[in-house]
Amino acid sequence: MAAGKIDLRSPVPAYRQLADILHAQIESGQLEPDSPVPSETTLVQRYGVARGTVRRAIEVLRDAGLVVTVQGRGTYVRQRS
Amino acid sequence: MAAGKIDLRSPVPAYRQLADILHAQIESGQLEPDSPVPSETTLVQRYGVARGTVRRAIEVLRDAGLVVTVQGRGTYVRQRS
DNA sequence: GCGGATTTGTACGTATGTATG
DNA sequence: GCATACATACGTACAAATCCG
Repeated sequence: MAAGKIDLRSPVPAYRQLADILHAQIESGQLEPDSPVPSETTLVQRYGVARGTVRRAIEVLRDAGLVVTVQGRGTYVRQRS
Repeated sequence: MAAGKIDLRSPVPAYRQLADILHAQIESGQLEPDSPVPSETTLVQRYGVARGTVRRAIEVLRDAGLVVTVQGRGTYVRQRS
């Protein structure tokens, strides 16, 4: 899985790689329902990508219905249906 | 409607205003099905906003199923169902 | 098939605004 | 008021796909 590292030279876009990583963490329960996803700033530092890239990744998860974002608060893992 | 102008001081985001403008043009038939939406560069010049803003606006239309985008080709108005 | 022009895709960085706590 | 976190908007650079001569 190479979980945790992002390769900018990969044909898979960085935001996709990050979305996959977070997706896997949600699936595995490492990120629990109702708990917050790390803040954008934290993810920027942790994965060494720009904030825009982090936002794109989270957007993917949001579109997939996996997380919910609230301005000023954070992004949270959605309850499983 | 003030169709055609974008006000950066409005509480309505610029990308939303542009999406609404293009949406209206599609609805009115000014932009016909299967015909191309003006290129990002053209929209940048025409409305005086950044390319990122133009892309955000088109993304809204794409998510709404109003247009289809192909890399290297352009964005096209979808056939009405 | 090649090369250039055009157009969309990705990624970076920066600044400022808005909402929450 | 202040700190934190997300939202919007700008600009820049380069990659990838398409088109056309």
